[in-house]
Amino acid sequence: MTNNLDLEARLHGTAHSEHPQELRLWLRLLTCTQLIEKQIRTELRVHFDTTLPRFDLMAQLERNPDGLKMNDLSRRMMVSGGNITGITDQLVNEALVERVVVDGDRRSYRVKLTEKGHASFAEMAAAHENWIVDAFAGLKATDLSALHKLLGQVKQHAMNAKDTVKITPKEDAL
Amino acid sequence: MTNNLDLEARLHGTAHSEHPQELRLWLRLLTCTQLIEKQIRTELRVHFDTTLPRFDLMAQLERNPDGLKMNDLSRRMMVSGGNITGITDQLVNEALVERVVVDGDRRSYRVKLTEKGHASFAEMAAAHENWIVDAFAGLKATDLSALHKLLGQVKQHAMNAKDTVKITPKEDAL
DNA sequence: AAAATATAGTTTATACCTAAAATATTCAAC
DNA sequence: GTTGAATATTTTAGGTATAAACTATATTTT
Repeated sequence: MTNNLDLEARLHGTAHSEHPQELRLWLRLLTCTQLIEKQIRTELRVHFDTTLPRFDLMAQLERNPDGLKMNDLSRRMMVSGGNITGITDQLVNEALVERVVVDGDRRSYRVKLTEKGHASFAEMAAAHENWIVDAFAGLKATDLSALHKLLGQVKQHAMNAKDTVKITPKEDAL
Repeated sequence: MTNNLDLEARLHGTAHSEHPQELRLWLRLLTCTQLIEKQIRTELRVHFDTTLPRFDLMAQLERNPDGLKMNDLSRRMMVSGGNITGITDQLVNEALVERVVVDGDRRSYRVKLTEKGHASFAEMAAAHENWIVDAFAGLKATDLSALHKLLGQVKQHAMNAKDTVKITPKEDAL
């Protein structure tokens, strides 16, 4: 059943060629994320008949009881606005969230959890937390915080790069 | 331009409630991966008019000059077989890869890079390596290897869990 | 206040991805 | 050697994601 193949096999070139440490690290990072993410998606589907983006959207709303505008959701979830429209439509149809008009601006509104959505999310969040704890059960507490700190550096660098890349000429990136 | 919102805002409940370290770590891991992945997708689109899955498939073939069966590609790329069919079809249409019959089994064949595909990939791989090196430029060499090692533990645990979860009754996961 | 511009959200076209069903071939057992 | 199970791939139906075009409302400029 087990196969030991994964994305780290993506290292290109011959077996002997040199690949920078960064590339090997990146593939491992990607593998870890995908393994855990697949697991969570499966659990959400099996136990709650829902999906990760739907869970994520509800999680954002749980955290912001006054609701969030579509744009806020898009930025926080790091996905496109069109995508948020589709997910919100689904959740509205199931009465888990609602669109609330905000006076003073007829273009926008706030998306909020309904009572039903709030209750539904509470159930899922508890299970979700357990799945995540399980996913990292292979690490000691000190390793968890070391990893958290190192990823903080990666994140900081990536967030900075994100905002400067737009003005980089094509050639420079190569 | 910069906004400091990201998936870590997904931590649910009130600002004061307790969230396990694992949950905070997971959201940070996901944020890092998504930031870098988005960056790479954009670069691939802008500079080479291609996508990450197409690049990944070609990378697997580059590493295996004799070609790979659809099933191999599916396992290594950790995506479904149907997905591989679609990506392969595209690349075949563009003459970047070819399906080669393997005698002895008329069900399957080997997918191989064409000359054109090989040349195309070489260009992309060089640029890709640079983008990845840039993505981790925020870390010292010692941090890179520490991170690599810690993620190795995460990966190991996740790979083990992956193979045992199928026989876990629903209730146990909750 | 009219024109130009910016902002909020949706729609469209297209690619990605999955699970499950379908097709075709091979292998194993009798 | 035919039945039955296993393997390899494709097809199907539907959710997820993007970029770009579009609609509608708000703001700024003149």
